Amino acid sequence: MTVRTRFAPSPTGFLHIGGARTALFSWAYARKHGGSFILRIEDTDVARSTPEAVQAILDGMTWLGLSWDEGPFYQMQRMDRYKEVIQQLLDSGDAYYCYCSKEELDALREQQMQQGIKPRYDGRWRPEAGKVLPEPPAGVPPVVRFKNPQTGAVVWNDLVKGEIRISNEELDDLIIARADGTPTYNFCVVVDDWEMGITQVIRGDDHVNNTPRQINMLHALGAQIPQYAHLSMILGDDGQKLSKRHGAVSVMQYHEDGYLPEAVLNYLARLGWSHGDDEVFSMAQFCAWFDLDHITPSAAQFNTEKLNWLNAHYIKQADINVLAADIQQRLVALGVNTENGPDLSGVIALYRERSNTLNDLAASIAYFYRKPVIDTVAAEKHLTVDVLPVLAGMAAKLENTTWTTESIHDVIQATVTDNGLKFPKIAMPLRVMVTGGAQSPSIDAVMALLGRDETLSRIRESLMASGKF
RNA sequence: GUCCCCAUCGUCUAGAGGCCUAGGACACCUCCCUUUCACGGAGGCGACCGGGGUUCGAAUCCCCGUGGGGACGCCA
Repeated sequence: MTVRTRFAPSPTGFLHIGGARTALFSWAYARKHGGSFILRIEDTDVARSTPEAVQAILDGMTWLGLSWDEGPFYQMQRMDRYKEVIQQLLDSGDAYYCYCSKEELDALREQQMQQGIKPRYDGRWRPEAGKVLPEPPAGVPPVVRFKNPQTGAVVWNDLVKGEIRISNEELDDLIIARADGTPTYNFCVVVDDWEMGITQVIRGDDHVNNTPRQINMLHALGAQIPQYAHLSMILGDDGQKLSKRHGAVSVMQYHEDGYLPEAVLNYLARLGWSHGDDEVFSMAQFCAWFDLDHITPSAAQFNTEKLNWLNAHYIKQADINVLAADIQQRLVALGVNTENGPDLSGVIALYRERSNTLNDLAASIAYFYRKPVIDTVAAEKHLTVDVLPVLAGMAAKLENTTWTTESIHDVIQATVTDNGLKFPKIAMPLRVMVTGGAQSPSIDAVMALLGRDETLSRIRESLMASGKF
């Protein structure tokens, strides 16, 4: 049978890291087996779903490159079909009307909690052979409940957690249509997974408890039962659960923060799944390797430092032109104009091995395009009165030097030798004057890229500011 | 409370009864490289939740604890 997987987010917020991993695994499984990956938007909660959230999810998927083969399907556009199936269940006796008010239900739930038993619907409107149902109250629009089996158990072999068995006695008759006639989540999922021919349902393990209900409904509809794979959750960096108000961030935030999609993808792939000792691999490799057998059943804690390491790796590997285009935009965002400065690709080549994120990279090269703010601590340490005259002399020599890394290096070396100094004694003050700080790539290479005029202008400005010249 | 799930270095993980003196990666520490900081290279520190079984042999299988998490909506 052809593999068909789906990602089915509800558009009540952005695509966060947990959702992204679920989508990634679902996508990879379909790719691995030459199947189809379907995107379905579960927007039946009209009150909380927004078009902005739909767009945010689409944006996140697109940025990560998780392309879908079918969809996006919107459940709100399938209302007619859901209502048909509800009617079908009503007709077959697998569903029934329930006239309980929310207040009644709340009271029941509270009472059961107090008694220490699992809160569930007591079946007061459930039709039973020989049972006399109450008279439907006038003017109360009923909900529709699914008539769940009361005996036996639902058992399935979860592809990540193994066999799970839940007794039907634990389940109650869930509402499949609200009083206003709109179908609820558990029901729509069933109809869609069935009619879209989903073969493997890969989703978060907060759905484990919904699975037996869904299987029972699938049975009532005579549908084939898909396989289920329940992924454990991802915890925040601090080990705490991710939630709207704590730690959950949009995948697009990673984009903004300067992470490459390759890095995020590679990181997510290794969070809860493994292929021996392999750590760094492409998505093509991942799709070829991916399987459900090597997914960890336990929750995983997000680790930004490891993501940083991977991101640094992918920055080193990235196509320089792609990098330049991206960095260009980030510099603009920093208010830096690159038009009159050195070639961006050359500067990036010098800095790509020293940055964890694209934002770090952009920020650290800004001084090539605008005067740096001189770090006072570094200046105090390195711009000492004894070397300033030496630097002034060297600046004059630089005036007529061929402007290449090698020639510049030779001039610095000559200055060092002539004055009986150590190389850093000259390189460090130069670094502070030219870059503003005490850390940079080889100072000769930096100067070569910066250009003679700008370099000398910065050196002279520093000398003047020292008040000695 | 009831049901369900989970448990290897700080973190992500390898591990399918002997290959385990428990491997790799991130982080951390040391050294090397060096023109500073990084990068890179070489080392180091560091874990099988506890207790019972089963077995010649258990990180691995079973049971019980303990600890964590999830679910119990006219949310998804």
